[in-house]
Amino acid sequence: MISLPESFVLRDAMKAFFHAYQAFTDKPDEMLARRGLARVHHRILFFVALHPALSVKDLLACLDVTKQAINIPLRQLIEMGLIATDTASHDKRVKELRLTEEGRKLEDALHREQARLLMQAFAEAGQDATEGWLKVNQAMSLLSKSDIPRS
Amino acid sequence: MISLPESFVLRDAMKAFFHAYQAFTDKPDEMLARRGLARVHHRILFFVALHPALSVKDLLACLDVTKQAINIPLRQLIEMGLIATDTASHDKRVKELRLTEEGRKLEDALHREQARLLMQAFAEAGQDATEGWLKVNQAMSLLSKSDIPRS
DNA sequence: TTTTATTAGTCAAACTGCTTGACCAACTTA
DNA sequence: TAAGTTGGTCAAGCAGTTTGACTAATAAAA
Repeated sequence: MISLPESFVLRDAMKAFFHAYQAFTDKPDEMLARRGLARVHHRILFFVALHPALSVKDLLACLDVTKQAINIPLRQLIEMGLIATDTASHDKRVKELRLTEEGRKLEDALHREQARLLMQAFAEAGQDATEGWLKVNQAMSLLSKSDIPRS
Repeated sequence: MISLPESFVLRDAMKAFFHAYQAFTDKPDEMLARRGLARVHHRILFFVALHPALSVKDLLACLDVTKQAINIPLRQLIEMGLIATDTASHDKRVKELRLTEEGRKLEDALHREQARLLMQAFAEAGQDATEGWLKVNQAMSLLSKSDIPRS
C-alpha cells in the first residue's frame, strides 16, 4: 500500500511532472526550430528510430493522432531525405518507414540532448530513484491506450 | 555513478515518459472538452490552486507562455466565475488570482482524475519507485527555466 | 469472382493555442 | 517628474490538430 501524500504534496508532484516534461522537450524544440521543424517531426523521427520499418498506421497509433496530422510533416521529412519508405514485402499496401543516414544523424542529435538532461537528473537523484522513475512511467504508460499495437 | 543503459533502453524510457505524460493529460482533456474548455484552462486552474493569490505575471512564468496566450482563457475562467481576482494590497497593479468555490470544484474533479491515475501507477510500481519518480521529476524540473519565481 | 475491409494519401474548412508587435492604463520607484 | 513594472488589449499570422469527404491500391472474405 502506497502511503497517501496529502493533497498539496501530490499537486507538487504533478507540478514537477509538468515542468520535467517541459524541460524534456525544451532543447529539442529549440534545435528543431532552427531547421524550420517542430515537435511533430521529432516525434515521428523518434518513433521511427525506436521501431524501424514502422508502418504509417502504427505510427499514428503511437502518436495517437489522425493521419491528417502527420501527412504534411511526414511528407516534409521524406522530401528532406530524413526518412525513407519501402513497401512491405508481406503486404504491398503498407509502407515501411526508416531513417536515412541523415535522418539518423538529426534524430541522434536530438536524442543526445534529451539523454543529457535525463542523465543529469538521474545523477542527481541516484540509481534507485532512476529505476523507480522508469518503473512508474512504464506503469503509467501502460494505463494509456496508445502503445505500439499488437500487429 | 548511474549505470548507463544502452541506447535502446534509454529510448524505451523516453517513450514511456512520453506515453505517461499523454495518459496523464488524457482524462482531464476529455472532461474539459465537455465543458468547452481546454488544457490551458486546466493549467491555469492548477497553478492557481497550487499557489493561491498568484499574480498574472507569476502565472505566465509558471506556464512559460506570453500574456497573450492566457489572455482569452483567463478571461473566460473569470467570466465563468471559476476564478476571482483581487488587487494586491501591497501593489495595486498586481492582481491576485484565486479559485472561486465553483472553480475549486472543477479543479478538484480534474485533480482527482489525475490523482487516480498516479496512485494506480504508484501502486503497481511500489513505494520506493514512487519516491524515486518524484525525486527524478523534481531534479529534472529544476533543470528547466520556468519555476515559480523568487518574487 | 465479386464484395468488403484495410492501408495510405489527399484536399478543404475550421478551430485552438500560441507567437510577435504595437499599444494603453494604472501604479510604483528612482 | 521620469522611468520602469504589471496588466490588458487588438491585430495578424503560423503551426498543429480535428472532422469530413474522397481516391487508389491491395488484401481478405463471401
